[in-house]
Amino acid sequence: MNSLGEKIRAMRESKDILLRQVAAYLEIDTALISKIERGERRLTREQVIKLANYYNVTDEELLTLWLSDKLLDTIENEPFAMQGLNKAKTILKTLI
Amino acid sequence: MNSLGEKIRAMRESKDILLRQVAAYLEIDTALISKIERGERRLTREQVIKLANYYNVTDEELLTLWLSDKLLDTIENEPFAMQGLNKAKTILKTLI
DNA sequence: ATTGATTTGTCTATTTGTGTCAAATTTAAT
DNA sequence: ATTAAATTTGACACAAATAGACAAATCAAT
Repeated sequence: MNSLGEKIRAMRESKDILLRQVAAYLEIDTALISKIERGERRLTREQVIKLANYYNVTDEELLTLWLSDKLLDTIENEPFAMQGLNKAKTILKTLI
Repeated sequence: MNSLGEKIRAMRESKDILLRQVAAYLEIDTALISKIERGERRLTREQVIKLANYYNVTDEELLTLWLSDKLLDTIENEPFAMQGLNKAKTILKTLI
């Protein structure tokens, strides 16, 4: 699962920005941002926030996708994925 | 968050089993199962399944707690935890 | 006080994650 | 068709996280 990669690729292409330029902004190798957009690698939390600024969207939007990707990663191929998600949600509610 | 640790401790104590015995069954050090029950360490997926058999409960029950603990771990201290959970759930539904 | 059970702290090995670099491939312009 | 830039791929390096062992300390019940 790779919602965030697709999102940042779409935003980059809609603004006609090169991978090279995003890479420079994040101070990482171009190869790495390429892999990230295609879901082969993941952004760090700090990079997500930098990209939200770069593309003028809220932290919330990108961090939510980023978290969701991580969660889906954790439960992928798990037979009780939905049960786990529901239990986590129930417990989270009690913590707020 | 440590639902599974609490659960397996409760089951062990209700049956008057020693940490030493559970450790032997799982073929790990007693110190490790002690840490696991107190939430300092995590079980592997295989160990969860072995324990479900050991305590005569379903895989589903323990794997759900195990997954939920992992998910809560991922989102702890995240401001958009609930949003991430909801998005993951929505996407998961589309995958089924 | 002694013994058995549990916990705590430290250390090690393995795995996973983040990154680079060079080479290969794709895309676009001439 | 040729070339040049952009992107992708694969191999490697380093760092951080994880699973585990072991020894010593603490706790509980005689």
